[in-house]
Amino acid sequence: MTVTLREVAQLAGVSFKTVSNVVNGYAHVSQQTRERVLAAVDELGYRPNRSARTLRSGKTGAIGLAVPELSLAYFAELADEVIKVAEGHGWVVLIETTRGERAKELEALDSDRRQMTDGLLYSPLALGNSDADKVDVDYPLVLLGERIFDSPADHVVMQNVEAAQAATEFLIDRGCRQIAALGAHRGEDIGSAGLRLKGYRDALAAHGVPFDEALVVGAGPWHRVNGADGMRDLLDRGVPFDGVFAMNDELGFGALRVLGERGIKIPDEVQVIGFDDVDEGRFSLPSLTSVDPGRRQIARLAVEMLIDRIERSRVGDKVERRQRRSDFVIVERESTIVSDS
Amino acid sequence: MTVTLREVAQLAGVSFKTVSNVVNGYAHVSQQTRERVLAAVDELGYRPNRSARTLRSGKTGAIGLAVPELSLAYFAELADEVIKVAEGHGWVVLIETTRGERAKELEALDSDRRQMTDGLLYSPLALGNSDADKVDVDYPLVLLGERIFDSPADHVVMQNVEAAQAATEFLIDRGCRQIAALGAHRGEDIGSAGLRLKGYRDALAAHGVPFDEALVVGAGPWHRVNGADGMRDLLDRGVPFDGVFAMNDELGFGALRVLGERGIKIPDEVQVIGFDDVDEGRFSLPSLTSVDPGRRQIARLAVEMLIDRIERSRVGDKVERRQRRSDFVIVERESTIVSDS
DNA sequence: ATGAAAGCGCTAACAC
DNA sequence: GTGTTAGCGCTTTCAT
Repeated sequence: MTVTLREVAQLAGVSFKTVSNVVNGYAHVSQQTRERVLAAVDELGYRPNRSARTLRSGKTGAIGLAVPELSLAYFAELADEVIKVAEGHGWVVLIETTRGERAKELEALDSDRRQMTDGLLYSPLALGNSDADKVDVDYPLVLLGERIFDSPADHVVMQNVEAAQAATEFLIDRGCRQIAALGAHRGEDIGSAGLRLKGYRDALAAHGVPFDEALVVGAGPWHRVNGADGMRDLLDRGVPFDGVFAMNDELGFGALRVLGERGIKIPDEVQVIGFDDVDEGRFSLPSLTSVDPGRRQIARLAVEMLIDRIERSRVGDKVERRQRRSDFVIVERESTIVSDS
Repeated sequence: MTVTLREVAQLAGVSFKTVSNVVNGYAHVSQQTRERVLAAVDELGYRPNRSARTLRSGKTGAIGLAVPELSLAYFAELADEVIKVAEGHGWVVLIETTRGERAKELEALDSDRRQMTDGLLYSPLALGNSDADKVDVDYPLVLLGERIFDSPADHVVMQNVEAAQAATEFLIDRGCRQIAALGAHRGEDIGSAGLRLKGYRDALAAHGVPFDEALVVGAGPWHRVNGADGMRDLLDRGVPFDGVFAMNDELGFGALRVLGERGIKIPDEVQVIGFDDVDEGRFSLPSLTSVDPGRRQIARLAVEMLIDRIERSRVGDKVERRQRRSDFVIVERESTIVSDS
């Protein structure tokens, strides 16, 4: 049932090594032989066996992508993008989900699956600074977007602090003075929540707007439901505010929902800005102003960096740690466009 | 660097086959030997080599999941669910995206990746009835949810027709008489669009509501943007309507958006129901009534059916084609709850 | 330009 | 209970 090199060789009347050469595009094969072999390959429907290849060569032709979960639109859209880019380079992508759990994130670094891939695109959510050394693995790995580790791993960073600062300034420029920060994680330093909160504070400081702890709203995982709960909490506490910086869009959608329920006019009474620029934001009511952290660029840079790292590691190149940063841009929509009146 | 069975055997002072027996949980190994081997495994940090195992045994321990794209929330949520269930059974999931393109869907059936999996969960969008025979592959395959092929493949079906009929009746019960059907694909028969349109028509017929071609709104891929465009088109055509059956939630969100833009009150002037019950629908403004086609059940049934099929195929069991259907339920939300006045 | 030999790490079949 | 033998299908090395 499975056709092997040997059978092709027999049909073509050459040694099975010659068939291997042809299949692998080895240069020094006569035109005539090549054609004969190719004809035999075709006739028998020969397909190289991946396991055998991998066993012998140590190459899998696949890269892993470890993200928290696909239900978060940002990661789903990132995954689609990564798959497209990798496919364009002839690589297969294996997606793994870590559910934002530290244990699963650590396991991804050292699981059986690593044998199925030549390298890993790694987007942890729960790891702390004390885990930085764990990311120093002995296979090609590129850290994605979110976090800053002081580790020797390659890294494609998004400008969390700067983009969050820009988002907050965006609201300040439009007249907001009491801006809620939605999605904080207490005690977090290197994660997105910590970095984006820093950007928020930097913006306030730069514009002489006093920081008010009461406006910092915690939220667990950045899902809509937690954005809604956080917003309800803030409203129930009676803290006045005129702007919301949601640390991601999903939180923002939850907030829009609750503000709508309470009859609070957006953007007239409260302006809202999100982060990620997922597709949903173009269609929500109101549509959501958001920071696009450069998702497509991140996907492209990361895949290319990883492939490069893999190929260099094969020829024994030692490459220094590399960092690339993506460009962000604010996409303005209805949630911050105040009509003149 | 890589530790092999042989090295473990050497350290433990046994033959490498005994190590293999221990590692694979073979029963007839003396307690003492087992412990010695396990200690050696631990000391050397031995990990079985997947490629070698696969090459030798023909088993990969992985199943494939082929879906159109992860940016569609339904498939992202389905993928998360499939991963969870499979993981619980000790299986790895390889996700592949086919982008709703016929060529890519066909390729998934016969790609190199099939060598990396023992079976496939297959959710095609673009295949037509004439492709039914192509799904008759020689490896374990389970068709997912959407479509009905007259093929010998296992199938977990969602009740497209019945659920669409129920959704439409839901609107009729609430007084709608001019119900738009959003998302039709002309000339499609076995796809979701065709089936859900049939359910829509069945409902109208059952209740003596005349079918009006003008209320059937085509839309390409079922994304928000196409729902919005379709709704705009309908409004611009000046066709009066008091209800919208969106063939999936994303189309529904696009419709909500446009209805909102035009100042049309939901649900008072127009009621809207969607299909899929994705998380977003709980937070949209208004929240979206939707049919939950049983996504979690589909994931569970499909994974279990596939694993069963794989295991039976190994012992040479011939199993008849099997079909399981998921249960649907309508989740009522604001888009159809008309306040008494 | 082509071929022969070796062996990647493992499991299956069958001895002992 | 444990060990021996064979070989999965391929790439690598080295010879011709």
